[in-house]
Amino acid sequence: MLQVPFIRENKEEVIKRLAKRNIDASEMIENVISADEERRSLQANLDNILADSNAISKEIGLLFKSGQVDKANELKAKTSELKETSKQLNDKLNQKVQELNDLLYKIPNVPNDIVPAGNSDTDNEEVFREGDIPQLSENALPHWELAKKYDIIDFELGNKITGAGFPVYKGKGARLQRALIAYFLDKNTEAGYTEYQLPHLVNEASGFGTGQLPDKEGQMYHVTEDNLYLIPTAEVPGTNIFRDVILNETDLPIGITGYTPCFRREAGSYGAHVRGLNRLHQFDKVEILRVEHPSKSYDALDNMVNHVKGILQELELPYRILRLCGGDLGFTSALTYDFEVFSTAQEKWLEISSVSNFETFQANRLKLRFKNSEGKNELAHTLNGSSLALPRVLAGILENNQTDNGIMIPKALIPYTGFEMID
RNA sequence: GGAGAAAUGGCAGAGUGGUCGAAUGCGGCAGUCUUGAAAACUGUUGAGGGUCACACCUCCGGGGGUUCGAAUCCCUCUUUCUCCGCCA
Repeated sequence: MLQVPFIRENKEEVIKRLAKRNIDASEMIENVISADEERRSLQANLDNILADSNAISKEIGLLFKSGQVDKANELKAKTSELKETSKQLNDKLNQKVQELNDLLYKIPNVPNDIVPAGNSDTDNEEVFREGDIPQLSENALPHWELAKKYDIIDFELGNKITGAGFPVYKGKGARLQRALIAYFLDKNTEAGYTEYQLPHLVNEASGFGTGQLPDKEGQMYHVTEDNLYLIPTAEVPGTNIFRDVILNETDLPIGITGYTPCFRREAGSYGAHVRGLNRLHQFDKVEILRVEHPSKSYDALDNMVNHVKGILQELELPYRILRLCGGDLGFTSALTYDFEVFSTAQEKWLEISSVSNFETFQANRLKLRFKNSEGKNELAHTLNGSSLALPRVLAGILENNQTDNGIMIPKALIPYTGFEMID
């Protein structure tokens, strides 16, 4: 959520930058500013009335103490009118605050200067590419065929137990999943991130804090009986660690990592996009997450990008990095880099990581602040990224490393899998 | 799931209707002293709104109510603790 004073003071700039998302925000921004003005004026009126009635109450107390009961009763009569007005004003104020918030919830984060303008993923800007795309033999298979051939992932069994998008991993497939999780967590903790195990269900306040609620409610599985949501990413429980927290400046930066399953309804997805491991309702992901001083957050973003690069280099996967254009940028993000691994048998790029700086957008909702050097409370910056999402990494390994004799496990993973080949 | 107790500032812990945003202790910060540190002493120290700055307003787990006036009384929800039951 953007801060109202920021909007007020940078009106033109905000509109200009939101235009990169193909949004004409001018009307919304005007509405925010005027709603806020009305809010402040209502608040001032109410405060004055409350001040009066506080003063009278105090006087009544004193009169009672000195035994002047008649005078006290006289004053009592005076307060009923004040009470009535203050009640009305209070209702109006609440309404106005709600109106203002509803407006603010609809405004996405302001893209960073270097975000390219654009409508869709075709306008994303490739900023880096590395790794050789292997020459596969003619009878190379896509990963879902490989999964069947080597009996390591059973999609039909998942259909039976739950439904589409809930695959069952077995044998070396299950072990490879576990190996990847352990490997990612080790790489992340080596880089200074503290490992966490987080809840897989979150309450409404948490969903709100990271921006999934109120708007993206349909993307999460909702346990209505207890009003809890299955997490779509570890970002939600992880970032909400810091909800309503005031840190010391010396606590920064903070880096945490955690493995969680992720649950996504993916309403509206269909066809080839959901083939095999490409898009699932339940998948595993290891996430990294940082809380940063505003002056350091973009260095931290670069640092996270380099960290993910290092992992992909070790896994020997061909990948590229995209700077997302305004149209493809997530609602809460100011700047996002997507990592895509090349799926050779499918001949397409698969997103395996998304690294973002949210600046104060989440912190504002979370009330995540730190006490700065002047002793003032200031919103911190939050960032997060996948390090990494498992299914598509697995797809990449299976497809790119297939040989006539089986699938080669990347060297870095062998200590974790305990085997060198799936055959 | 049943019975009972509780929820106050970073922490501990007073406060049961009026001047309480809240005693006191610890912790934090600043200063004095010291070569430096510790100790001691002095001061300071919650959050939000509002204002150029003050004033002023709101907040004692959440929500609602009683009252001229609520941290204090009532209702309700949530959470924690103790006992019982069940259980990985």
